[in-house]
Amino acid sequence: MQRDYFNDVYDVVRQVPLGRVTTYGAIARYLSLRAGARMVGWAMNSSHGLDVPAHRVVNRLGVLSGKNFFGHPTAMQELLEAEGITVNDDRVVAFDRLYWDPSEELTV
DNA sequence: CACTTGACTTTAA
DNA sequence: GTTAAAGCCAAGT
Repeated sequence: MQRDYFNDVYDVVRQVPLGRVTTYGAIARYLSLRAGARMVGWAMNSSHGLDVPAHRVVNRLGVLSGKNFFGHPTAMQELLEAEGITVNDDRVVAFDRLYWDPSEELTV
């Protein structure tokens, strides 16, 4: 079995509570990915068609870095707003409040 | 087969 | 405080 950490990433993202968001670095750190956060984003690129709420994953600044990859630039924002998350200027409002850390909620 | 790019993050100047 | 460079690994060209 190859390092299917893509699958691990998907699993973690799926466990993100509705109305919450997480960061690539948090996932990467939770999975101990030495690759860093980039591979998480790359994994998301392959998550198209899966039940992976990639719209809940943003960069550490709370910016919708991947909105451009959702087919439509506003799709990601629409999805977040549909979950009760306020998005302004492509950034998650109160990101610190909505930030969800897997290592905190999933327990170490 | 080698180089470039990439949905990132952190440290340094 | 803002801007620049380095670091990580994989996939595409």
